[in-house]
Amino acid sequence: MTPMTPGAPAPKGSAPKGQRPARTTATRQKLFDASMALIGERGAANVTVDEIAAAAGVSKGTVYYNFGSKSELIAQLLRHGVDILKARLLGTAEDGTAGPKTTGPGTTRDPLLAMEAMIGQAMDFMAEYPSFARLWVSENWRTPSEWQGTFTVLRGELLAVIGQAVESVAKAYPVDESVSRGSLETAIFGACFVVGLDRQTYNPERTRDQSVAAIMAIMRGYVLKPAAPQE
Amino acid sequence: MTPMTPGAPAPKGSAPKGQRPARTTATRQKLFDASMALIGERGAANVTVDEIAAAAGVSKGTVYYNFGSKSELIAQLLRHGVDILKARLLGTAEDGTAGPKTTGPGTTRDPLLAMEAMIGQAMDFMAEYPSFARLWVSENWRTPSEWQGTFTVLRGELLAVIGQAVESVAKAYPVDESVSRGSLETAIFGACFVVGLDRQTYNPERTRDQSVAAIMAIMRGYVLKPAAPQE
DNA sequence: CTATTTGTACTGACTGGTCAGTTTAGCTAG
DNA sequence: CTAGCTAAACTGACCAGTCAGTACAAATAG
Repeated sequence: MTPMTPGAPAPKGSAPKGQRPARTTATRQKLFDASMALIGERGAANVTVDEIAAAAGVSKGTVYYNFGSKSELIAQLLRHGVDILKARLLGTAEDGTAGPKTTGPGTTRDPLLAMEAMIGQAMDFMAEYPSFARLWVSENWRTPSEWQGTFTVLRGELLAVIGQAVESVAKAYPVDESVSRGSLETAIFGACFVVGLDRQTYNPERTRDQSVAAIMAIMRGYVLKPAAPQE
Repeated sequence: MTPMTPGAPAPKGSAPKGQRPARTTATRQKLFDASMALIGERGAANVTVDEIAAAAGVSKGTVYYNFGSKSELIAQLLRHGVDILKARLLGTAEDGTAGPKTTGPGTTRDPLLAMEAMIGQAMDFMAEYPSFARLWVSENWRTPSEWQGTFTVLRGELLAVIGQAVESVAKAYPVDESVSRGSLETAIFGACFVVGLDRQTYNPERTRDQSVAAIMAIMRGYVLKPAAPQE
């Protein structure tokens, strides 16, 4: 479901004309789904290519035909997941809501509400693709990693989206300038992953909104006078 | 350095009389140091027991003599690290400061300052033992993991320490009761790891205090009227 | 004070299994 | 027709765990 296939249509020698990957797209999606589930559960190093192929219902050769190596499969899996996450985050940025708690028809565009909607989207993503979140936290921060470059790029893309939202807040409200913008974005970024994963793993009884509220505390602490918190 | 050896003095059949683990303690410490470094860098699954033994300057058999299995070595490594971290966090809780930014001789015991000191200690720990932090985020959240039980226990111990500090703040200040205590603790806990690791991996130019300030934004957002933020 | 025993800590070669990646010949959907 | 895929066997490196044996210190015996 939700086929996306980012930027690499042809596996090896690319056909110069238009894209004809009719079967290929389906095969890749199946491989993404299967490897996402397995790798998220047991870790990249503890899952074999044979298992992934079996779970996807294709043969081992197909994996190597499409991706060339286990390492490359995982790299593209990371890109794939980030594309989905980015699309969701940006989707909310367009109208500031997209959540179930719309404040009203005319009250959109408030940066703090947009921020809240975005974090809500992040929580939903973590709930829907917990395996991706686990893969991310497992392999990000590994210093000489095979996916070092991949992570640097993808992390930058995601932080840019968050940075945009923080920027909007900083323009609309007086904020605590003594807090470094970068550290703040990192804290929010990390908190989304960790709170989302913790909810999934240790505290399934926690609601989505509780998690969002906890992360939003960061923003309320960043903004100087939060205009009397709905008391 | 800093020998600790938590709770298991004798490996198999314990000598009933006095403890003579003179060599053993040193060996275990060497194995902890070596495996911490290697596993933190490349991940538990990508490090071999032979490598660990070689790095520690002992033979492979010694690893199995002392720990019985690779899995058990890692479990004890996790306990070891958490003991160190807990000791640091609790050390600050006793007098509320212990950081380089003591406010004065009589002004200690303010819960928010204590919180800040504690987060500072956490940042120092992440900087000193980045490999432990990496191991933690890599293997925590793995659903059917070999160390599931270990993580549940250790996570509980650490969250209890944070919970204590949050509790003190909630007693001394008016706080936003709509934010669930558990989610808040989780967010702080996670933010410490992630911000500390990100600093180590991607942003070494960020200072310790910037990181602390970003995480403290959570607390300032949790407290309702932060008494006019030093403007 | 010597000799023997005992138990602990450690050694390192070896085993049996696992797994990434390759190869090849053939099938099938578009 | 051919790009995409299958099925199965194979290679070669790699690695967790084992085990028979060594080193040495303290206890016990002669």
